[in-house]
Amino acid sequence: MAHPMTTNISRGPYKPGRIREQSRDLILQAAEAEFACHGFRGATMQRIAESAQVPKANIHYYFSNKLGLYGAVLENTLNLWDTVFNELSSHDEPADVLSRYIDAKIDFSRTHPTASRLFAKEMISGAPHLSAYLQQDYRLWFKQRMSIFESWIAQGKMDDLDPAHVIFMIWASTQYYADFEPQILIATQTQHLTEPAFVAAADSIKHIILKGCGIC
Amino acid sequence: MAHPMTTNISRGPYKPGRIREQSRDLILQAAEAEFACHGFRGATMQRIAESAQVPKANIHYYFSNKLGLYGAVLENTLNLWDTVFNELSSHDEPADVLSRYIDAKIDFSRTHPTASRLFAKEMISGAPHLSAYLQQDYRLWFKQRMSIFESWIAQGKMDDLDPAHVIFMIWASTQYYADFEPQILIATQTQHLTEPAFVAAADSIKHIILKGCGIC
DNA sequence: TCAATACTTGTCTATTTAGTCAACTTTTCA
DNA sequence: TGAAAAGTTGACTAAATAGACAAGTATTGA
Repeated sequence: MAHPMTTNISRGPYKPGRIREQSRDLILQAAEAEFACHGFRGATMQRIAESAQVPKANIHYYFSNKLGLYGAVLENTLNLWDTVFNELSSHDEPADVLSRYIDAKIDFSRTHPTASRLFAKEMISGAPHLSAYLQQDYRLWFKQRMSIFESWIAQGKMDDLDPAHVIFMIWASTQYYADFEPQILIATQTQHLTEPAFVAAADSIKHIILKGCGIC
Repeated sequence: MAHPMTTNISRGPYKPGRIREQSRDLILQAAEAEFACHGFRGATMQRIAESAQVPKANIHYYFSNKLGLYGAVLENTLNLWDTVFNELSSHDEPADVLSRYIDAKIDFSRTHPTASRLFAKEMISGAPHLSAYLQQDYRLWFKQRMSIFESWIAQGKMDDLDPAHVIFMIWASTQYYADFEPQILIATQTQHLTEPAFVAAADSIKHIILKGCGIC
């Protein structure tokens, strides 16, 4: 009732400010972890607020609602994904291209496990919030890689396999080390996955994929 | 207040009844789908009730609470898992054993996708409700398979690879076709995965795994 | 047939949840 | 320095949620 909005004497506007970005990032990070662990429905704004150590109302200052926050988290993660994988694609030998790609994917699983889990949860739920992205950038990317594989096959550089299944196999194998970490930890009787363990995983995957596809 | 529990003249007991099993199964099936799609926290008793077309109170007659229902669903799925995969294990040639195993896994992904997704969700969430199982049966199974691979390597029947990574790769590749169905559908521009598609996937995986491991 | 038991369900409650709001503090810049 | 804008937050509300309960109905076997 006593909000100082009566006088209109403009003394000077305001600059965008970088507090905004700081707080937003803090909330986004906490939200990513919560959504990755419990999914969209299972996550609660209260838990995200506690995890980010801000009052719940502050989240609503930066994000319209729960769906808006989730969308921002997904967008954030998609950008990260693009940044990491766009550099890969060349006219080099199949062995080099696939080796680098597998290394990059395993490294992504190691350095960004929650991002990987977030996508996995979305996919398992039927990808209700990713359809737009999947129909655009993703399909383009997929078609391009498919044609690369097909040219390799035509040149006799690899076995005559359906490229789609090869790509799925690489994705599945590399993401497994982020998404199914608990299963791996119990199977290997270790407390946490170390960097050498990821390197060993990448080496095994590269060995099997390259040899298995007849690339040598 | 007027519940007929006053007179104690026993005229005859009651037989277990098979209505129990019918209703329980109906609820368990609806619950499996709901938990697989939205996780433990994200699933609601109301939605499960609507999906099973029974009043919510009926669920509480058969299951103590939400956690009890979830536990029953997990137990149900674990039994199914055991039934399907326990037959596999022999002293045959590696190529036969692995081929049959990959076929069985892909077939499980095709015929029981929700079971696969339920486990995937649990794993991604950190497997908070599966620790007991994972520590017992699962670890035993894993150790046994590991030693089989090791004997093959010792006999020069396959390349010198860490068996753990080979097993992970088989699991990842085969479960992918159940867990990440939306991604596959969009990539391959199809409406739903047909049985021939699963067979083709199994063939590709068998080709790459067997050749990649030096089993021929 | 009938009483004991199994099963069903509408209604209620306490708690949790997403989201609002107005009062408040901090930051900016002229 | 001070006023305007940006940012913060405790208290509130309406809806959804898990679960309890009592009053029913259906099924069984003697």
